[in-house]
This record gives sequence, structure tokens and C-alpha cells, in this order.
Amino acid sequence: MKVLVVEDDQYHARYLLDVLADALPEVSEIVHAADGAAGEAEAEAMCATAVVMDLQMEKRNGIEAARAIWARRPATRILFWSNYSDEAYLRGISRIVPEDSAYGYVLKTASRERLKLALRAVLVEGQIMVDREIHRLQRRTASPRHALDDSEYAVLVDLALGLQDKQIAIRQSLSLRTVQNRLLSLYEKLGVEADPDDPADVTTPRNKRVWALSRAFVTGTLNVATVQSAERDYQRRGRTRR
Amino acid sequence: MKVLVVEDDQYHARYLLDVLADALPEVSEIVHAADGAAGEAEAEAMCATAVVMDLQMEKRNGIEAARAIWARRPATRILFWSNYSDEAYLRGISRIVPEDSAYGYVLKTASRERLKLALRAVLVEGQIMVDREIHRLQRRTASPRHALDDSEYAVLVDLALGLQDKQIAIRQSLSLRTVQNRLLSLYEKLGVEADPDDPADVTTPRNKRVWALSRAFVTGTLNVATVQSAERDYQRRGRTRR
DNA sequence: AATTCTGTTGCGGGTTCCCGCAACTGGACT
DNA sequence: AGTCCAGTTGCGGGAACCCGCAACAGAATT
Repeated sequence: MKVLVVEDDQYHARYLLDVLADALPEVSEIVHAADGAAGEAEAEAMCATAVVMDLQMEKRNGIEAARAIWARRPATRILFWSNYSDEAYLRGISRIVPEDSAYGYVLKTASRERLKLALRAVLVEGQIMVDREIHRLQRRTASPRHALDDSEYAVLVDLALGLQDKQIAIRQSLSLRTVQNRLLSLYEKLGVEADPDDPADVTTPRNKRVWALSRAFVTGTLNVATVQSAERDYQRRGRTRR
Repeated sequence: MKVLVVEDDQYHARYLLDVLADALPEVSEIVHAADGAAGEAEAEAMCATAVVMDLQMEKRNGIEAARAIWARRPATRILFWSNYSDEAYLRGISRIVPEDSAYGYVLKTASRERLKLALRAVLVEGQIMVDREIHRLQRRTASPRHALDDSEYAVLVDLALGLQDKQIAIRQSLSLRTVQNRLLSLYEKLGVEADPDDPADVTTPRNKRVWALSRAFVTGTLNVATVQSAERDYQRRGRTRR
């Protein structure tokens, strides 16, 4: 069995290689790639069936790399290993994971034992394994209170690009007023609303649009990697076409 | 000599303690704190004269912790050790470093040798030492092209809070129109401007306000920690007073 | 079939935003 | 003094934004 490790932090990579050798004696070959692009190329070159993938990397983040790998070989087993229990990352992953393929998500704060367990469960046994911490986040995301449904999320991303309501409406094939309704529920769910007890908030209310974006970043609903991807996507799709 | 290490990533902390013991044999006591708040308390308790500080930590970030420590003991020598060459962090640091106190900034990507060198230079010799990578950023920040002048930065932070022009004007003691001028230069420096070749950008231009905020996050001019601090500050100052 | 609910859409108005134009200030250089 | 220049401020208008109100459709419930 051949395992590919994609991780740009040298200390984490060393630790990971160590645990990997320890936990999975049946591994015949371990390759280490130091960024997403290299990981993609290496996965193709070595025909990796199992990958351990960091999410936050300089050149090309783990989600984009995983999507590319899965596009070629949907059966590849990928264990994501990350610092952050970031909603934006989670949303990104659940969006790209193919049907019937094994994957996992372990936080870097997990113990060595739990990491070993996850490595075996996902890479060898082909199970799905998600860190309990993450799973809690997934619950919360699915709960009605602060949940962002997919269409709301799409509007949020367009908002982050700075698009105005009309353009969002066109891109999402909705009417202007509907987009504005989505924005209203976004504001509510992100906790963007004037405090009735604060006179300043009432007389000159805050700009909800930027406030919402700000809160989306702070709460981890949105992150920089997501926005960058969206921007690239917009440059390609939104402008050359149409 | 007593050294305090404030670092919440266990692997990095272990590595750091190892290098520290190796590089500085004259150290009599090494204490490790796992987050900013604990670091602050520990610095006070052990009368630390030298600190190695991570920037990005869960509970309380390194900048706030450093400010608290320096407020009590301005002579404390602090070496910041961080993953990111983030403009927002750099700006935060240069804002709080006292006159005549030693500090340093080393990236986690630096070699073991360079880290040892920095440890000795800052903690023992009391020099100022900034990673070349960071220094380049500082240059760029100081260069006229993309530089954000302090007052512009203040306006950017207020914008991130969602304040409208009028309120920013009040907080900064400026006229409305001047704030708008600051915003104009912000837009320019953050690269927020319609592309004349793109018909979509011309007919329905993007919302500059949110676009600028978005770019500020992507370029690292602003980060989540900064916005959170600003929000706390606003809740306290902007509303109870006035 | 009647009804409630949820999501979508149009309309209209009050507000903020973006920014061109013009005037004024204070400092720097000739 | 004269002149230039960068920074600040007022004015005004067109566009976008926020959102209450109301109508309508389809799905679910009774």
C-alpha cells in the first residue's frame, strides 16, 4: 500500500510520517509532498490509493488538491488533518467528497492514539471517520438556528466578491427581491442586527453588508481560501462567459 | 535566566523547548504556557524576563498577551514565533512594542539554526531581530504604493465593524467627506477598482465597501483577531461612553 | 376542498453610498 | 511674495441598499 502525505509544515510532516510508520506497518511506500500542487502531481505519478492531506497550505489548499485527486480517482482514500474546525473548510469538503469514497477529518489537537486509529480506519479499512469536534460543528450547521442553507451560502460568497444584488440575482437565477430576502436571513443568522438598547445602533445603524461579511470571517463561516477560490472562479466564469 | 514559552500547538512547543535547551544552556528555568491568558498569568507569577510567544492562539492571541506583559514589565524581551507573515500582526506588534525593549519576529519556516540565533540575539543579548521575510513586508508596508497610512488603517478597522461613514467621522474626529476620501484611497491601495475592459464591471460595478473588506482579509492587511479586538473595543468604548 | 405555511416576487420609499466639482487651508520650494 | 501641492471640507446627485407591505404559487396538513 502506498501512502501520500501532503503537508507543508515540516514539524507536523515529520510527526505524521513517524506515526504513519508506527501505525501502519503494511505500508510499502510513503511519499511526502510539501504543497497542494505537488501533492496533486505526486498522487498521479505514484498512483496513491491513500492520502493524508493538510488543509491550510500556502500554494494550493487541501480542498482544491483533494478535488483534483478525486476527479481522477474517486476511490482514493483521503484523511484530512487540520488545525481548524472551520465551517468553511467543512462545507468545502462535504461539497466535493464523491459517493462511496472513504475519507476522514482529524484535528491536529487529537492524541497520537486517535490519529493512529483514524489512519487505520480510513486508509486501510476504508471507513468514514470524522472527529467528534468537527461532527459537533456539522450538527450545529445542520441545526435550524444558525444554519446557512446552501443557497444562502452561495449568496454570501457572491456578497464577499462585492457583487451587487442585481448581479447576484443573475448569477443565482433569482429575482432581485429574493436575493434581498436571502441577505436578510443571512444577517439574522450571522447575528447582524442593531441592538435596540444601544442608541448609537438605532440612530445610525451599521452597514449590514460589511458587518455580515466581517462576522462571516470571524465565525469561520467564510475563510480566505474560500474567497480566493470564488474570486478565481468569478474571473473565469462570470466575465468571459455571459 | 527564566524563559517562558507561550505556544498552544503541542508539536511546535516540544520542538521549541528542545531548541531552547540546546541553544541557551544558561537558562535556569523554562515554563510552558498553552495559551495567551495562561502565558500572561505565568509571566507575572514567575517574573519572566524572556518570552517566546506564538501569535495565533485559541483563547487569547499573542499580541494581546504581549501587550499585557509589556504593560507590567516593559523590559521583558519577547520573541514572536509565528506561521504567518501577516501584515495585520506586524502592524499590531509595531504598535505595542515599548521604547527600548528587545523583541524579535521569527517565522516557523525558519531553520533550526536561525531560530537558535534569534533566541540568543533577542533573549540573551537583548537585540532587535526581525526575520528577513517579515522585514520585506515592512518595507512594502512603508512603500508608498500599497502602504496603508495609520489613519487609513483606522478607517479600515471601523469599516470592518460595519460602521457607516458618519460614525467613522465622529470616532476619528474628521468630516464626513474626509472619511470618504480615506475610503477612496483605501479602495485604490487594496486593488479595488472596476476593470475598464470588463463590461460587467462597468455597467454594474461591484460594491466597493465589501470588496475592500474582502481584499483586506485576503491580503492579510486585516485578520480575524484584529477585528475581534476592535469589536470588543467598540462594545466598550463606543457605546458605554458617549 | 379548505387551509396553513414557506418561499418567491413586485412596488415604493427612506437612507446610505460613491464620487465629481469646487473651495479653502497650511506647508514647501523658487 | 508667489506658486505649487497635498490634505480637508461642503454640496449635490445618481445609484445601490434596506426593508415593510402585499400578492401569489406550490406543498403539506386537516
